[in-house]
Amino acid sequence: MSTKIFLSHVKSDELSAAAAARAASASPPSKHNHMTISDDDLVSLSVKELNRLLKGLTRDEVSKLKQRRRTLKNRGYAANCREKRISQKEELETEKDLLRAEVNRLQRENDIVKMELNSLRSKCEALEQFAYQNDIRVLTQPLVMSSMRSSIVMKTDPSLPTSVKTEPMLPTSTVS
Amino acid sequence: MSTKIFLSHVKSDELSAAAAARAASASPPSKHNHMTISDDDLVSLSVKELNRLLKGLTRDEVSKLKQRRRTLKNRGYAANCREKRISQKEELETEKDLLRAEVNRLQRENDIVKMELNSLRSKCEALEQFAYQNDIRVLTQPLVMSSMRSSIVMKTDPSLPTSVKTEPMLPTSTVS
DNA sequence: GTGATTAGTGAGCAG
DNA sequence: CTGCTCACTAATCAC
Repeated sequence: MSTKIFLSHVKSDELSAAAAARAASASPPSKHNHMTISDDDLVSLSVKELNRLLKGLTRDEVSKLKQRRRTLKNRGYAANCREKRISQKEELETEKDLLRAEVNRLQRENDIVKMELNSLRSKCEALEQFAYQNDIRVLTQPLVMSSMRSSIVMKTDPSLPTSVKTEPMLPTSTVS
Repeated sequence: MSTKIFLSHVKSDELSAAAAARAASASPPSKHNHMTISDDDLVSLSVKELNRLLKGLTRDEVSKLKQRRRTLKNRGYAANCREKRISQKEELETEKDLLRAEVNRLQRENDIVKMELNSLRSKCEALEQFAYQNDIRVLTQPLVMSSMRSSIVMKTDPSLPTSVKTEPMLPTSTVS
């Protein structure tokens, strides 16, 4: 039974109606504050301030004005709700992007470390192969933690090659 | 200027009005199909089927019925829209969870591989240290790709220890 | 009473 | 015309 039309882009019908009525009756605006409150004022005023302005008004007028205030408030709440909804969605997408970037970063890091591991494995195997082919017997203790350094125990005849110290000893390698 | 009230839980006002009128006039329902279409039928019928039922109706009645159809359709569209919105949100959250799980998986894998790398590094250093302390000079070729195996080149006097082949050669190590 | 949320509504756009 | 989305509204709920 509502005679109120949907107010898309029609910010204040009652305000316009009141303004028209005021213009028609030619009465000064100061006689009554009768419906001359703008939407912005109506929503921003506190209840006490509003009541002060509503002293000499009909019960029905007050009720209508309160309802208009409520409607205007609701309009703002709905806008808030919509804004919150889209910001939450954007937040989700941002978090998703960050996680995706983190996945890529870890993936790359993983690939690099695995390559290093393979290289080092090859190097280690080569050293062991060299030792095997030359009957050098080496025993490394079990490696438990990465921080624990393995030690080497000579198990073979101590009379090993101890001569020709001519070149830098360590293998040339791209790893480490 | 719309006299239509908001139809929350009042599924069909015109239908009810038509039914009331039909009961009051005591005319058989077969005389006119006058507004006896249910909401469900009205939305589901195709335009052609609907037009067939609208043959003997006033221009205004047809217009009203079409508008009611449009409104009912809109109601469904709005429901769709909301459902779609929440399903999209759920989809985002699911994707986020999957990515988070992937991050954790990669993190763990990374830690493991790094530990392996450190262990192997220690082992390798120990082997090199052993070689250095015993004046065994070994040269491994640069390692470029993980699939490329390093080869070993003897750079020292070939007269190396080639005796005492008594025990298994390879070092005992937890790292493969 | 205030604020948030939901379903229904018309406006308005795209296909 | 169909379907979708937006802003607005009333209803409803929680505090």
